[in-house]
Amino acid sequence: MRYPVAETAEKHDRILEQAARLFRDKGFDGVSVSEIMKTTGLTHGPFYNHFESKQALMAECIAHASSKALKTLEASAPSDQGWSDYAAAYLSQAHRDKPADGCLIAALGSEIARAPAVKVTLTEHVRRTLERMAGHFPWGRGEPARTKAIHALATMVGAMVLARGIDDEALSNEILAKVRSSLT
Amino acid sequence: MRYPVAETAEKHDRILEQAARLFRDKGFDGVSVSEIMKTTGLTHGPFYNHFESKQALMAECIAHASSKALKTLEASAPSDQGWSDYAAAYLSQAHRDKPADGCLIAALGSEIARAPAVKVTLTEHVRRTLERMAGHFPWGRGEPARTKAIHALATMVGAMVLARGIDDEALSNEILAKVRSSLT
DNA sequence: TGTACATCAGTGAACGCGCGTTCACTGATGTAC
DNA sequence: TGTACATCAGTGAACGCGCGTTCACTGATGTAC
Repeated sequence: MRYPVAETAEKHDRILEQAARLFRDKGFDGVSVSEIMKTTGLTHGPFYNHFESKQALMAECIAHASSKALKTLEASAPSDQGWSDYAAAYLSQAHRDKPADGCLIAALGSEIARAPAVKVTLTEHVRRTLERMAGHFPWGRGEPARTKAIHALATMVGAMVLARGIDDEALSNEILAKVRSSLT
Repeated sequence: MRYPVAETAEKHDRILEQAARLFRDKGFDGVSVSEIMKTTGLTHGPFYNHFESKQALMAECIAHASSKALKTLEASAPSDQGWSDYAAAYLSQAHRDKPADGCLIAALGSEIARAPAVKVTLTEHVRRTLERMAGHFPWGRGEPARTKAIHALATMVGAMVLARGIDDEALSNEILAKVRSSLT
């Protein structure tokens, strides 16, 4: 049957939102199209009214989550304290234990490298993140801000990947804590 | 038919070796049991003579590749130059473009976090890598060696994940180069 | 304003496919005598 | 040393399953008159 036009765009967004959460939680291959549609309260059929393929959804998801992540970055104070808070939140146990709401790169990094359609979108995300980081926070003396921002982003992503890949709470916490202290 | 006893252990190792390469190249979900067995010249049936399940192979693979990686680390000179060489090789374009022979954590990081059986093995790998790094290289003054080793490992892993997830050769190279210069 | 009808996002059964895993069977090797 | 037979890593067909994707059909909404 026909449905109110206004709802269509809203449903599209709801699919994107849920998919972005599920993908970060279980990986691209760990979530089926049916599962995504079920969380939005629909059957799997109309998925293809909204997206060309699962790959296309993956790419659009990254773009969607990317703009949310950049807003969070910009919302933090452009000060030494703002940077400390931002890095501390990223390197928190809360972030480690809740990938669904967290960093795209840490949650999907090694899988994105194998999905060509998604790489394009992630590239833009990384480019924008680095520009914002370098321009937003005060990086002090020494190397240029961009170099420091690249180093900091790499360290945060790597620390989160390590902390999540480890079965030992103490070692995982130690990694987060020591990287936090090195960075801030 | 019955086969020479001596060949059995050798075949087991060949499966491990090939699987470790394929997994790093295509991810755990990207490689089938059949494909692994085919590269060792066998059909998929006898896989279950060697391993209890695909998950069990994944875990044993990590252990196998881990001990090879630790040997490489120990083979580098325990000096400032040795550390520079080690980090430079890790952060090279060659490593980025050949995941099959490279770092386990960078290649499989975000997938390992979702495979409980594999997490146990990776935890041991990370623990040993950190001990070897902290003890093997001279870390100079300031923070204790272990903190510096953790920071360095996180940065290297994160830089490789970023460099591999990016579609733009120039940006990818920039990340590798700037992190290399920050670390060495 | 009221009626007739085209639209199109939804439903849910069905498709082919490749996956991990199982199993009856094979036959050269290793062992017992 | 020669013979008889148990062993067991291999083969390859088959299993059930869930996946991504397709499609004939539905029926309230929006539109034309």
